[in-house]
Amino acid sequence: MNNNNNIEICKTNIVDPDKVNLVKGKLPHIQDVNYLSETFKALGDPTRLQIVLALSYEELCVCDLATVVNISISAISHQLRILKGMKIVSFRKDGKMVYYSLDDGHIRNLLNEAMTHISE
Amino acid sequence: MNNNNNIEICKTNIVDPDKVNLVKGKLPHIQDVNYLSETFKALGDPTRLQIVLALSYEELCVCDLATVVNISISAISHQLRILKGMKIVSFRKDGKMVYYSLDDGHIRNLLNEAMTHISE
DNA sequence: ATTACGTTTGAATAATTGTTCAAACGTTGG
DNA sequence: CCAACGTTTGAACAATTATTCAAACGTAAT
Repeated sequence: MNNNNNIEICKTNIVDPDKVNLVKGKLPHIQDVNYLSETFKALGDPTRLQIVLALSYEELCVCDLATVVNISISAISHQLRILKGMKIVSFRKDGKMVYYSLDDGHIRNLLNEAMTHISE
Repeated sequence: MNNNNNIEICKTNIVDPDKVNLVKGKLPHIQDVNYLSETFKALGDPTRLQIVLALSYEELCVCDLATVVNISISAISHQLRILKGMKIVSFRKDGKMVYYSLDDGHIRNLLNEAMTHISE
């Protein structure tokens, strides 16, 4: 961290203070930035992204998910814990089975937006 | 990696093969998933997200960016390299100065979608 | 109760990551 | 040429990460 002012950082006044202050004022609060970046990070892993994409189509049990994503049950379960913690997925229990599904409509929108990003 | 089939993975046939095949068929190709998750990952760090958000408002030089994000010039430059590599930001040189800006309209859409996610 | 099975968990490991520091690069002006 | 300055780079470090393995948990059936 570094809370020097412009002059100290850049040692000159080439920095445009007006621009800087304008942009600084427009930036979301740091806790919002952190939350947002955590959401992106949750989707920023191929395994988790596949899980979330899969669940955007169908509710699936852990074992089915492992098959779809082609990774071990344990690995899936670990990643599901992260997604659960982020409230991106939710689950329901039915006997021994645990069925996961997409929890958050916003995530679905994000995914859609991202998919159009791909198809170009 | 794990290329066993359903039965071997789950040791039972509780897995619903129809569901699994349906979902597997709907999933994007793995290289698209990887590209997409890399994009999310690029935004999945507070420093980089602040950079990208800042640049979504204004073109900024490295030094201004460092001031806005409140982090060292070197750290900013390292992160800019990643964002450059992902073609998320672009730059123009003007003498000693290097001005960065948002390269990709899709990213702007993603950010907007994400911001609505926050404001609820 | 015992067994079987789907799932979760914790420890361990290798791999990746973000930041700092010092040094370099490229451009500008004397 | 030389010094100044904005920027980039590489090595080093601590911190975080995804996966594996073995063990446990919870439920259902015998």
